[in-house]
Amino acid sequence: MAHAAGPMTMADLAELAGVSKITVSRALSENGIVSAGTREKVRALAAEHGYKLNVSARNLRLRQSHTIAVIVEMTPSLNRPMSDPYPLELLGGIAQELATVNYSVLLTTRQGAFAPAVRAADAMILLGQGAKQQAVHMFDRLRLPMVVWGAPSPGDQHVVVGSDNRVGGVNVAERFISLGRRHPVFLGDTDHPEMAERHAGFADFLKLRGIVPVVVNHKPFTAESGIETVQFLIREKIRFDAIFACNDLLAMGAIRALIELGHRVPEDVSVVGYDDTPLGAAFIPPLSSVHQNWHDGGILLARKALALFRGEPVKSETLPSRLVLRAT
Amino acid sequence: MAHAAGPMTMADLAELAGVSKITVSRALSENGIVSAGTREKVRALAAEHGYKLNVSARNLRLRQSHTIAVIVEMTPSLNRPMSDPYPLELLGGIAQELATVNYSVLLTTRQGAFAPAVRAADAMILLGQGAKQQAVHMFDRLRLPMVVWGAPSPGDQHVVVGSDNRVGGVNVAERFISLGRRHPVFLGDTDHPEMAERHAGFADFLKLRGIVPVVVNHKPFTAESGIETVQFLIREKIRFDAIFACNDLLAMGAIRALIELGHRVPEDVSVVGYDDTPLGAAFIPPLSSVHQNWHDGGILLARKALALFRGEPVKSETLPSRLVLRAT
DNA sequence: CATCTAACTGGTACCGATATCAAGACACCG
DNA sequence: CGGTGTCTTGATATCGGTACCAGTTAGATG
Repeated sequence: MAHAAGPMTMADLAELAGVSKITVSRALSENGIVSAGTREKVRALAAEHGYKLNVSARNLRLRQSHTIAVIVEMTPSLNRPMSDPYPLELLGGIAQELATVNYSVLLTTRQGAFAPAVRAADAMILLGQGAKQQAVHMFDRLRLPMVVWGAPSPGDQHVVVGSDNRVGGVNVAERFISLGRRHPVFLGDTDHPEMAERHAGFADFLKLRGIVPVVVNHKPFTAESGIETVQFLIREKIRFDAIFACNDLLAMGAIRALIELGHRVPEDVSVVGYDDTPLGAAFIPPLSSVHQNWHDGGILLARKALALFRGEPVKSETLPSRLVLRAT
Repeated sequence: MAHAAGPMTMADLAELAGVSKITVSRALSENGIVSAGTREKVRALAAEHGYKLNVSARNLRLRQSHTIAVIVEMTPSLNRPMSDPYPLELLGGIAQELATVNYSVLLTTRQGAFAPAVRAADAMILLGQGAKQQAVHMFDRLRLPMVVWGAPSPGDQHVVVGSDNRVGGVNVAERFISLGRRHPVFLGDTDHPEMAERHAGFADFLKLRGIVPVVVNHKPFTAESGIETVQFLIREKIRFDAIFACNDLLAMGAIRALIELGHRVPEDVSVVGYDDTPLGAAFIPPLSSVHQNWHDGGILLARKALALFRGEPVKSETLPSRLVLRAT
């Protein structure tokens, strides 16, 4: 290059190719109208000299960021232990989908969500709506198109993508009924929208058989809570022969407590978890659990975020989930 | 504003405040030299009208992106099951640290790492170096300052942050010796840099007692592999009384197989895992495991990436890890 | 051969911020 | 009262792309 100050620009490349920089721009862009010859020449030169497009300049000119902000809670908290695999799988789907359309993923926490870079995003994706949706409304003032992972509810202003928690609950209820269980327990937190759906499906199906499940709302969603719940049920002499736990950790804790207190799983008590974690599968006994397809969920989140930004009509959507039967 | 086309710019704000736009820039920036009066006036006006800085324009002018790219493998693979909690905790530390200095986290997969936005980053962080470091060298041609999570090795061109895998291995060896074990097994993959370190610490300490551990290299790092390993050891009539597994999943699989084959844990065989996952703690019996502090690791990764970008001298660093004793 | 159409290319102006340099205002000094 | 220094502000150019509109060329058509 003639003036090798800093990295190569389109102007440098244009000079090398003997064309104007707008022609370079067109040659490098996907849908620019240039003759095949110039396009190849410019592209070859660009590759040879390691030309990098200046993203800031393009975004400034185009008045868009080509970025989707993803807000995740990454600090371990009482309600969401770090072991949760779902954010990472969702992120994987999101990143994969956005990469194919040359979009970037800007990752941030709830605290960092008001930084200038986030405000400049084309849209945002919120992973985990949290109880009672306070979290969701926090971000309303960002004035960005928003897609949320979780369970939809009637008054939602935003688009929601999630797996079918209701059917998940129904499936577990069916399973318990088919095993002849008459005294099921629901273990989770009905304030949490997704778990509320699971409970609704579970309770509705049982109601058809004239059964009303015992509901134990217990946070955090850890093994300890599972243990304490079983201890509580037995101490209070509450009769039960099946437990539907809202995640695998709760389920494993419950099983552990049952076995230590001399009960057999699944002979005396059936237990089903949620999320189908590899660790549940490795548990003794191997845990039955409801599987969610997070990767596809991520893809869907990304597509809907883009569609919202483009002003296309977008509806909330629910992905199928399925009960994976193992020993319990 | 006089000309309300699109979002408000510094020029609009300047007009409102009756000053020039450069004065607005200075009033809004942290270290701009402006009189206290103008600063407050401009800031109040900016807040009132919801002014957003145009990040692209600033980055273009400043010739930097204020962005750190983080490359993570998010697709579940044979070698790294999705249940791994570490990427998310590391990300949490990174995001938290970068947010405090107004930097953004650009998340990408290995496949998406050559997108323009990534190339424009000020530095990059690679989570998980993978076996034999092919992965690391893939990214050399991005010509970005790079910090890698993993284990350092002599010829490294890049900065490495990781926990002290060697001491982790030593701690497990000490534990086995103190329990009187004489026939320990190492289960993992010595091609993997971090696991190689664990093995080195483990084997070195045992050597002082004249013991050479059996090494079983078995991928993927899942419960199934743990099961198969135990079946293999017993089938081949290899004598063993302790297993050091390189993650909790392997350890749990091994324990499961041992119990099913009629062995007692920990009476007949001691087992220690790695990563100290909540699920290991919830396992029956509760699993002993080596704990790593990922959150602090993330903070350190971020700081070193920034320091590299600024041209400051940066050295690789190792964080302490510790053995958490439970039932096994 | 003149005219027309289509395909390609370029000059210029911008996107919205900040660095540079210079100038105005004011206080203080001898 | 002129000179010197400090503090604050502004005019202008610039970062590296792309849109707009005009201009050029080649091939097709009457």
